[in-house]
Amino acid sequence: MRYWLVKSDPESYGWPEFLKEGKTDWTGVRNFQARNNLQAMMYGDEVLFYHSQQGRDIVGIATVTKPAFPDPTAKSGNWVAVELTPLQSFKNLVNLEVMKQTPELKNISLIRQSRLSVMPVTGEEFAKIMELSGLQD
DNA sequence: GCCAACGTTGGC
DNA sequence: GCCAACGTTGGC
Repeated sequence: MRYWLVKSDPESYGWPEFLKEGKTDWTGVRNFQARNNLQAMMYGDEVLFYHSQQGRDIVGIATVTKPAFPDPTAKSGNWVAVELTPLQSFKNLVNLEVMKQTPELKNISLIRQSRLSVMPVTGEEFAKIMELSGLQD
C-alpha cells in the first residue's frame, strides 16, 4: 500500500463537505506530475487530505475506492480522476508550520514542492503525521 | 494583498 | 528549440 497527499482549498471543497458526501471523484487535476500521481494510486491506498490557503492543515485521511479513470470534466487531453472515500478525521489537525518544524518531515513534498496538488508521501512521513494527529493509526 | 515558484504559451 | 511574458497556485 502506498500513501499520498491531496490538497484542496476548503473554500472550493473542504473536508466537511467530503464527509457529508461520503465519497467524491477527485477531478480537475490539470498538471502532469499530479496526473501521474493520481494514475499511480491503487485501491486501498491512503490519502492525506490537506486544506491549502485556509488553515494549512492536514485534516484527515481518505482511501482510494476507485483507481484512475478518465476525468469526466476534461474536455480534451489525457486526464484522470480517482474516487476517494473518507477514512478518518484527525483528532488534532496537523499544521504546515508544525510539519516544517518536524525534522522527520523536512523532505516532504508538501514543503519541497508547494504548488503540487497530488503527491506521494513516504511510509515514514505518513507514520509521523499520524503520530502528530493524535491517532495511532 | 504581495510575491515566489513554476507551468504554459507564443514569438522568433 | 529557446526564452520572455504571462497566468496560477499557495505561503506569508
